[in-house]
Amino acid sequence: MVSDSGASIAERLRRDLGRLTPNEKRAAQRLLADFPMAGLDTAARFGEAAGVSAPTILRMIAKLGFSSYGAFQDDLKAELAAQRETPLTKGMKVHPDDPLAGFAQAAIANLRATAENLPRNEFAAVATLLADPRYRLHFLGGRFTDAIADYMTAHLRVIRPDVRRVGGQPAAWLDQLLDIGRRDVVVLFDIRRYSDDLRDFAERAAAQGAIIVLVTDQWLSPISKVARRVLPAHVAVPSVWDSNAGLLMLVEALIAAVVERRGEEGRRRLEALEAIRSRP
Amino acid sequence: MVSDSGASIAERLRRDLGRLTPNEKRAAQRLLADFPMAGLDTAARFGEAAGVSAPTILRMIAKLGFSSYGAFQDDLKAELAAQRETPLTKGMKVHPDDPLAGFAQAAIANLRATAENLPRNEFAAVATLLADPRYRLHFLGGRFTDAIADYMTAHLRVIRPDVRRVGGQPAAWLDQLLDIGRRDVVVLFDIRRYSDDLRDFAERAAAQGAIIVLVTDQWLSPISKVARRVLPAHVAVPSVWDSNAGLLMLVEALIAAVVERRGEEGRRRLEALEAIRSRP
DNA sequence: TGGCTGCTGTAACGTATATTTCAGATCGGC
DNA sequence: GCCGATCTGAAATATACGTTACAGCAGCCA
Repeated sequence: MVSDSGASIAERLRRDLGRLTPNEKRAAQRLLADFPMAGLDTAARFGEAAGVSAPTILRMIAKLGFSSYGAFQDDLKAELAAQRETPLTKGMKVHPDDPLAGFAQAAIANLRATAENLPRNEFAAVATLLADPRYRLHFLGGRFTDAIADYMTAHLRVIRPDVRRVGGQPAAWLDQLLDIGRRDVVVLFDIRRYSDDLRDFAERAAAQGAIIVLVTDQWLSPISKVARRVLPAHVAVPSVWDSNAGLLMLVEALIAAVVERRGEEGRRRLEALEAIRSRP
Repeated sequence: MVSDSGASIAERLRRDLGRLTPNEKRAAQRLLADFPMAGLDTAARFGEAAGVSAPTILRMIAKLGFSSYGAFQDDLKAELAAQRETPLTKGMKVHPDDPLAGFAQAAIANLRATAENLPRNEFAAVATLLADPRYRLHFLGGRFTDAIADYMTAHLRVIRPDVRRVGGQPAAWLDQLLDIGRRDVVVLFDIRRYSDDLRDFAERAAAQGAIIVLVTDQWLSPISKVARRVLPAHVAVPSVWDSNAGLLMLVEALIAAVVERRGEEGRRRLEALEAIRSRP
């Protein structure tokens, strides 16, 4: 039986994390990270996976209150068996003094709402558009969402050519407008406290014949008026600002869909890049 | 890897029950009865629980097609881990022609796993650290996670002073090391396909006395060796790359926690900034 | 009843593992 | 900048384990 009062091993790990030495902590984190597989291995393999030695594992286990590594594994197995019997439907408990759990729950609700409400054909159309090598792509975001634009640019550059980042000061954006026309797709990120600069840029680009793709929040940025495609994500969380986790998920799902559409050509490009990167 | 074609161990047990000798059958039934606890024990204890000897257990395992008892246990553990990882896969609908729904489901599982496994005091300690105006903060990420670093920098700059971005080429990072010492906190983002440049930077910064905060994936970047604080997020999704939605959620939750800790001072700072921005 | 076949546990073996010891390395404090 | 305390892994040790060989035993047929 457990030598501690009913606390699960994972809970004990988190609670006693402070008492542990640096390498012991590393081992504990490793165990928490892929719970409980690591703990079922031998101490040596567990240590190797965590990047520490077997004795460090044993010291960590001892500090948690187990009399031996075997006793620890017995408890771990018992806990697993107990969990298996109960239906897994139990949701996450929300503790009033656990801000992380609350935040996570809100973010999860956002992700779910985003995925449920997003028009499938719109999503598919955008993916097809971004996978089409005949178009040049341009990415730009707002005050905080510009980081998301960065993220998407970095990924798409890997799987296709003609991916460009609109950067610098808003005044400098207009310079890049010169080359934008019918063969260009402009992907814009604009969420609440919508940016006037972005709107201006979008309107000018649209006037020149570019295809505007807008990624925005559920209340829709005014840019949606000039956008050919609109992808709304849910962003509300209990915080001063909104959460862009749903937005990021949407972007990542898009990237995956583009990879899918690029097919063999995309894979070859990936492999070529790997070859370049692996050369010293 | 399983030596049989995808069949679960329990399925194999039931299928081959006929081929087994009486005592072997008893052992197999015992294993099915309290699956998988019995199989995780030693062969001797397993045998004792089933009322047979250890060699009988081994013969039974061999007849199931496993090369050794150890191989059997490894498969058992892998099966367990796989079931644990996605507790909802069996209950939820699989979306064959809706990639977005599948992606969202995986991302949600990541967010939940991230929130559940993250040590609370580690989270709190990092939030307190980032809210402490006596420290200077430096942010840096890897190939794709640098965008997350950008995102966090942009937010924290609003709510506190002395927030810096480590930018440019890896060689240029080292210049910024000159000013880094005991009063500096270096926040690094490093996920799979870990960056050697980042690791080098982290080691040097740590050697100079800086506090390293690492945000990484569940397999822990090697930087965790020199990091004072480690925050692991789950990142696996059905895509060529990992998903950083959990990572972003973690960052956003951190930001919210820092805002909380900054309290009145932070609010005043926010209002001052609003005043500046609203002036035309 | 005798001999054959297949099943099963005991006992011995070698290996792998947990555990302990100890010396080098590292960090923090005066 | 030196010294003490603490942490950590390599090596040694003891223990436990999986594995194998072998003999007893039961069931079965002639």
